[in-house]
Parts: sequence; C-alpha cells; structure tokens
Amino acid sequence: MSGDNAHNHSQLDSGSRYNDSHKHKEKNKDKEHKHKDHKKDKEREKSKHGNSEHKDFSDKKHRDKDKLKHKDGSSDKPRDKDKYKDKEKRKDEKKSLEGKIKKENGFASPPRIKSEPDGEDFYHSPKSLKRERDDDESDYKPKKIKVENDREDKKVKKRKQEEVEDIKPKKKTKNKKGEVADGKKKAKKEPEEKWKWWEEERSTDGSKWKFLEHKGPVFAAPYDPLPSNVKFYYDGKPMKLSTDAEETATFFSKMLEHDYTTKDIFRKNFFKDWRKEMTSEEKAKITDLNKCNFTEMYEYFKAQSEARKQMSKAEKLKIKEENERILQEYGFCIMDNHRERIANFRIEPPGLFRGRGDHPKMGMLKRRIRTQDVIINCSKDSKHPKPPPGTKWKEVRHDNKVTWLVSWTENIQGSIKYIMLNPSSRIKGEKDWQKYETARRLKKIVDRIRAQYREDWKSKEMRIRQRAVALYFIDKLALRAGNEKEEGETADTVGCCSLRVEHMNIYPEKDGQEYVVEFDFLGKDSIRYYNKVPVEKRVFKNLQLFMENKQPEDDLFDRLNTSILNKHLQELMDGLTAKVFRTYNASITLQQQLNELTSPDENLVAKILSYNRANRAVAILCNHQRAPPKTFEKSMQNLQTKIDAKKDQLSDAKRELKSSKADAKVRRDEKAKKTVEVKKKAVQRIEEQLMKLEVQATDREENKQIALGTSKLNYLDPRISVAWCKKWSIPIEKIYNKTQREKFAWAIDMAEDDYEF
DNA sequence: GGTGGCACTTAGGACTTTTTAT
DNA sequence: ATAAAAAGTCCTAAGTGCCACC
Repeated sequence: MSGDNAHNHSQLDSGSRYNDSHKHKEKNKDKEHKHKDHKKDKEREKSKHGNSEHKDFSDKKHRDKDKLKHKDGSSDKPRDKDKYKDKEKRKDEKKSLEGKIKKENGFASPPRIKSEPDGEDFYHSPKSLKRERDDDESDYKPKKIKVENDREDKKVKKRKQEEVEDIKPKKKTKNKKGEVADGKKKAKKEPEEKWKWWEEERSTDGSKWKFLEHKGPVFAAPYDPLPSNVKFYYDGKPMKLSTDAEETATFFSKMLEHDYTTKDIFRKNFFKDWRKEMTSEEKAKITDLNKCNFTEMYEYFKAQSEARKQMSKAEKLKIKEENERILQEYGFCIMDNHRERIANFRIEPPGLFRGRGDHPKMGMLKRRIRTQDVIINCSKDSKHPKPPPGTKWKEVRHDNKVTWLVSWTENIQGSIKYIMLNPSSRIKGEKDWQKYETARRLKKIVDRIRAQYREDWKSKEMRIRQRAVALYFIDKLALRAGNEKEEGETADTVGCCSLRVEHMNIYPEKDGQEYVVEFDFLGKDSIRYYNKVPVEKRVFKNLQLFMENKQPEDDLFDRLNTSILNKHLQELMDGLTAKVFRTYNASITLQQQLNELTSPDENLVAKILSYNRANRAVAILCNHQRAPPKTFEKSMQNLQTKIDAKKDQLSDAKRELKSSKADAKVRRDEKAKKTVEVKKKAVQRIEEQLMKLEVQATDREENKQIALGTSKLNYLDPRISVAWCKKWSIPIEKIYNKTQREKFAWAIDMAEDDYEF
C-alpha cells in the first residue's frame, strides 16, 4: 500500500508500442511443430494485437503508407488510396524512375562487375578480405599505397600544420563571447582549417588506425547517500537501509512516476535484484515490494532537480564550465594525428534496466561499472589512460583492427558496450560515406535483382521462393532483415526473415483490390508495423503456400534466415546485404520526392516544407515513428488560434484596403493614393504571415507521429540534401543543424548542385 | 548449417538548452 | 521577465552482419 502507489499513471507509450496486455488466442495447440518451444508463448501473447487504442494510428499510418509506398519495379497495383483521398500531390506516380541509371557523380569507381566470380578468386586472405573490398569500393580517390608515415605527397604539408593545431586542446572551442583569448593568445589560429579526411587515402591493410591515444572513460559519480531525514518506509515504518540497498532503492524511487513501475515484470525483476543488494537482515524483513514506500526519496529527488533548475546564473555557469573541462579532457582522443571527438566517453551509470516494449528483463539492476571491468584499447606507443588511483583496468590492449577505445561487458544481456568516436570523426565518416556508395552501386543493378527475384518466385525450390519473396518485401517495403533472437531474452520483435504466420493476413480481395497482404507486427524497439499492401499474384500465391499447414506462431519463411539471404545477396553484388536496400530505397525516395515536390517558384518556406515532406515520405517508408509529443494537441490548438486571429486581421486589413481605394477614387489626391499602397502592403504582409502559419500547421500535423531525424541521420545520402540546397539556394543550416553539419561535413564539402544519388 | 561472440549501426525517448510568444 | 514550445543533445537499447568454431 503505502509507497509506490504514488504512481498510477496512465498510458505510457502512447504511441504504437505495445506493451501490455493483449490477451490472446488459443495458444496451446502446442509444440508439435518443430518450431522452437513455445515457452515464450506467454510473452508473445502479450503482444497480440487488438488494442483498440492503436486503431487510429494504424489507419492513419496505413493511409500514408499507401500513398507513398513506392514502386517495385513493376506492377503494383492500385493502392487503396480511395478511402483516403487526400492532400494533393504525392501519389505514386513515381514508380518509373528505376529505369534510368544516372551516372555516378565524381568518384567514379570501377564499378565492380556485378556478379563477379564470388569472392574467393579475388580475395585470398580472408583476413584482409574486408578491407580490400572496401578499397575497391572505389569511390575513394585513386588509391595509392599508403606508406606508414607521412608520405611525400603534397598532403604532407597540410598535415603537418594540422598536427600542430589540431591537436592542441583548444582551451575553449568556441569563443564564447570573447572570453577566449586567455591561455595563450589564440595565436594558433585555431584549426580553422578543418581536416578534410575525405581528401586523403584510406589505409589498405585493414587497420582502423595507426595511432590512438585517449584518457579513458569518465566513470559514473559514486553513490551519494541520502540525508538522514529522507526515509524509506517498510510496512509504514521508517527503515534505514544499507548503502547498497539504499542506492538500488533510489533507482526505483526515481522512476516512481514512470509507468514502468506499475508493470509486474518490472517490479518482479527489480525486487529480485534489489534483494541481492540487501544485507541478510534487510532481506529477511523486506519481503514485499508492495509494502515499500519510496515517496520521501522520490520527493527528495524531485526537490533536488527543482533546485537545480532554480540555481543562479553563476552556479549554472560554473557547472557548465566544469562540464566543458571534462569534455576537453576526456571527450577527445588523438587518432592518427588528429584530435577527434569521442561520442560517449562517460560510462553508463548504474540504474534499472529499461527495455523497450515487453522486455522480459525490464527492472533488473544494471550494475555499476568499475575500473576492473573496463578494457582499454589504444596504441602501444601512446600515453595509456591511467586508472583511478588504487584501481586497475581489466586489460589494456592494442588492437587497431577495431575502432573502440574502451569496452566493458554489461550485466543484463551480457553484451559488450563500447566507447567510440563521434559521427564527425574520420573513422565514422568514411564508413558512412562508404555505406551510401554501396547503396549507389545497388542502384545500378537493382533492376536486374528485381527481375531475378521475380523469376525466383517460380522456382521449384521452396527455399529460393522464400528467399525471393522475402527480398521482395525488403525491397518494396524497406523491412529490416530480421535476425533470429534468443527467446525470452528480449522483447518479441521481428523483421522480414523472422516474420511469423501470425504477423500477416492475406486477402485475395480487399477494399476493392486484389491480393492484399496486411502486415501487423512489432519491429525494432517494439514499434508496430502496420501496413496493407497489394502484392503481385505470384507473391500472394507463394504466401499461401508458405502458410499452408502452419500454426500462427510458426515462421513464415521456414527455409530462410538472414545469413542465407545475405549470402545470396553477396553473390549478386559485392557488399550487398539486406540493409543496403533500406539505405537505397530511402535515399532514392528522397531524391524522387524532392524532384517532384519542389516547385521553382515557391518561396523558401514552402521549399523547406517540401523538403520536410520528402523527408517524411522516407520516414514513413522506413516506419520511423515517435510518440506524439505530450503537448501536441495543445500546441496545435494554440497554433490554430493564431491562424484564426491572423485571418481576422487579414479581413480587417482587406476591408481597410477597400475603403481606402474607394476613398482614393473620390478624392484622387496623392495622399489617398499613398494610403492605398500602404494598405496593400499590409495585406500582403499579413497574407504572408498567414501562409507561414498555415504551412507550419500542416507540417506539424503531418509530423505528429513521424520521426524525421532517424532517416535524415542514417538513411539519406546527405549529398542529395546538399545538392538540393545548392540548387535552390537554400542555406544548408535550414536542413542540417550544427551537429548534423559536422557529421556530414564530407558531403557538404564535396556535393555540387548536380549531384545525383 | 548452427551457434555464440563481437563490432558497429540504427533507434526512440529523456533530458537540456534555445527560441519564441506573451 | 516568464512561460511555453521547439530544437538540440544525450543516452543507451536494439538492431545488422560477420567471423570463428564446431
């Protein structure tokens, strides 16, 4: 009773993530299918649908999807747009497109002949295989063998200079309003000259770096015990907890407001792990989580965070400076002569595991990482990071075949966590660039691949048909590959290859369309994928075949998994895997949509709306969702109010204009004429403002539950956006913020207005 | 082929800061 | 000046894919 009744919240995952309770069907038919053993049925049941609250979401989503789903080479019958006729453009008059192959931009590459004689002939050493491939991935400048140390080429000069400047921990990055000049006069003119790694050659030996030096991770702050006046109550009585037990209790107390704490699994897992932290006396006494009252602790933390907000300017500044200091010390490393930003240099603090969706491990205690858990990776000849006094690293190694600086093993899933570089770093950027080049190579042969999988739908071999149908989905719908997962260890989610019969319904005819497939499953992060699509007849027939005599929980593609699929893809094109299709389809969609939606005579605001729409088309394709912002309704309403006000203002202005015109007609003097002009201007200005507001409203509404960021950051070849900006004279800042510009510096530097994906 | 380990990319939500409206 | 909204950043979970080994 007491205690945690503080929470009773409502819905959490507003969005479309399932978590809870969905009852479910006849599950017991049981395991005679060779299938795995359904000990996890239980979990699965939970994610069964039928959750009415998703209703409207799905409707909407499916509407959008129908609208935008693209072409797949050929057919693709009518979609069910009918039901939702809708806003202007973006129908799918796009299909074509595939046909035309564009010339690769600049970095021409010896396009590897597509189906080359499988690897072996080319690559002898499995060891170096990967790297070699990368290299002749082409796209990167004419290669030349990189010599260990600075070569003689023209680059040397530039490099040297950078060495000096780049490496200096610039005391304070940005010149915050002048205060900079301290330290040394910034004589060093800052590394204003940004390093253009993309103009240099890449190493060819499979090593990721030659030199790496860093300071190691920043550990989580040690536990700071509660003041004695903040009490924990068990069964209504105050109880002083041992430090460890108390710390763990604070983790729970901090989440009191979160829906997690109302979930059985969460509570059960938490309580079990909490008890492990208790002394035997505590363990004996505390036997029921429901008798625990954490509210004082909760209030205490709330007050603290409140206090933090109320801090004076000076205090805040001090904290900011301290953070900056830590950043300068630990947030950078030196990799091959350049000072590069580290992404996550702080070790994850202890806390309660928050899995997403219906995670069987939610609530478990994520333990504190100590020095002896940490592996350091750096150059032998670098200054090794030193462990906190009195402690020792688990290991210091010097592996330049990997990119991480620090790693440790996490205790929930037993997986390894890494500290790596920021996306703006050379090592990440090169990889990112390469990813888009691979997608562009796919573009050149995608027609052939499509033709082939269509042929394969007729294959005599079941495994080939399954492979072909799966690939069709991956291509057409941008589904993820769908690796197998260990049951019971994670939320029950699937991707293409791991789809189960229960994840789709097929209808010979539905809503006036033939051969409709309705997908409904939870994908990555337990985000629901719901889509109804007409498919080709052969696909449909194949699906019927695959589903024959199967139980709902059986795999749809029982002869297929990601490794079989990827092996096949690898034969079609060097470097081709399932995920390349997502990248390819996302980028090509952006490009098409930009071409279609951008009208030359529109103003900047309208163009940006078009960009956002193109971006949105991709986000919808990739099913990138977000929970509608909590304040969405309200802010939408506010905006509408503003629009209404503006409209009133406009009609007033118009009226005034009219009367001034009438007046001018009568009086015919200069003054009256002038007045007319002034009024005209006013009307125009107001109209513009109104337009802007309306655009804003449209954009926001359309974006309600769509997340644009993920595709922008991970799927869209940035050169497409850069070229678009150049072509229409849109400042790049309108599209990419500072962080994004840093990540995409390579693209911003190299793409011209005629770049074509 | 199946399995587990490893490295690295992709992902949404929480949290913080900045901007805008009042 | 203050509040609200939006934008930006941080955080870390959850994917993909490859490899070694059996």
